[in-house]
Amino acid sequence: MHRVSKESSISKQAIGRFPYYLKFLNELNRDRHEHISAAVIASSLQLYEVQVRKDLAAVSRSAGKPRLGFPVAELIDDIKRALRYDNLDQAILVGAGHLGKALLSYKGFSDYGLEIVAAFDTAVSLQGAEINGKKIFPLEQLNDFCGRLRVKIGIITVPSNAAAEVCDLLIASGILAIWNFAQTHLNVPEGVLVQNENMAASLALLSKHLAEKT
Amino acid sequence: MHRVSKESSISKQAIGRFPYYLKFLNELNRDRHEHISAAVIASSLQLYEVQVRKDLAAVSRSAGKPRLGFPVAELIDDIKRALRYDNLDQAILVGAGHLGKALLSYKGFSDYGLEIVAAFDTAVSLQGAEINGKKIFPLEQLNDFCGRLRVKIGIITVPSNAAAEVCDLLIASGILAIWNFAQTHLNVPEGVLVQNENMAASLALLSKHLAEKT
DNA sequence: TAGATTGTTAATCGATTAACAATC
DNA sequence: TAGATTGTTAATCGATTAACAATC
Repeated sequence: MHRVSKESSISKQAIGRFPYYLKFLNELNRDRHEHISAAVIASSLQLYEVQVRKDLAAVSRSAGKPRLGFPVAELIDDIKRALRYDNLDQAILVGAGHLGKALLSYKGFSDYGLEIVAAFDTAVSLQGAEINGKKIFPLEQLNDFCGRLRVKIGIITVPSNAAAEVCDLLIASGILAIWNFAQTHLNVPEGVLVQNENMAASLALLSKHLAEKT
Repeated sequence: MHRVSKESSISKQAIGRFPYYLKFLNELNRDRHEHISAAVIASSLQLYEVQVRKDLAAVSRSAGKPRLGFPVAELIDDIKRALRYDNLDQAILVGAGHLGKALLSYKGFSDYGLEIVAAFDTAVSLQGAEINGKKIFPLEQLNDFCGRLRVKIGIITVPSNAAAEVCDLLIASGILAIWNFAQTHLNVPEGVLVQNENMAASLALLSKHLAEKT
């Protein structure tokens, strides 16, 4: 039952499930539970046992023990490592509107390995202001800032008609991963990842469900 | 080439792509383009031609014409109908913190068929306030409010430790579809849809990409 | 007509689920 | 030991991609 965990073999879908595992395990840990079985996790999160077993097998370094299950604390570490929550990545945010401000204000990102270090906006009225300790700079300073601090993650929270332009600017500034909240397809060179937060799709799914129910 | 569009045959993945099609088509429409081919859409959005053809075939009522492609205006209508953007659903939001306020302030949801009609929060300091014309009520009034207005969509933007409780309250109030921004698995009865906005997963994917690049 | 473009059927791929063997 | 629980191999399912026939 010895295995080398092949982290790159974790599917995208599975990565979406791990944050839920982690939250559940953290609660167990707080309550001083020492071991947990895949069956219990599965029934709590309404998943199939096999899926949980497979997911856990993909990240856990020491295999689970028959009759006992997995040691909770160790599993937490393994998941955090797999999701890279243990190393903090710096990010900059472009567009300090309502959503941008909300993200700047959110204190929880450090738990997920993200630290927003600064924001950029074209609106003069916002420049120089600070939100949650993060300063807002003119957009012109983005390139220089990212270059000096070697920031590799950019968050786009500008109106969708400005997103493409901002994207180009981020690429030119050496950004390698973009978290895009604008409802626009972004064209990026190979090697750059765009992660779209596609809220329009979520809304369509909600609305569709409702239409079928009533 | 006659077909009845079977809307329920649209895959979840495809639903995620339609908002991007729609945005692109709206731009064409503004520029007075009358027809468009799947090939052009595909190359603009970096997708495969076949996929676009299949997606469009799933929603478009009148088939596209060889040599010409699809009529832009008609396609826009078909997509809007498929995504139910044409009928406005009412929603209430629970948790008027930073993110909740940002969503309340966003003017664009009506384009996606959603109207947030009110917000609820336990914080007395927020109650009675108005954001973007939407009033914030005490949480105790949620049940009555949803019952009277027959609201069927609930948005959860409370801290994750409060999410489960809020979810139960929403269910008890007759909510049938939940848009969940908290990083918590929600247990709901059959027939109720939970659409999770899983930002932790997005962050993990960004971070993972970065780790592999450097 | 020739060719661009469509829609569809079949093949492939990735992820989930089922069946089962291994083990503390 | 018996049985709970694990990890893995095979079957299924859903979505994408390839190949191709239909048509304006």
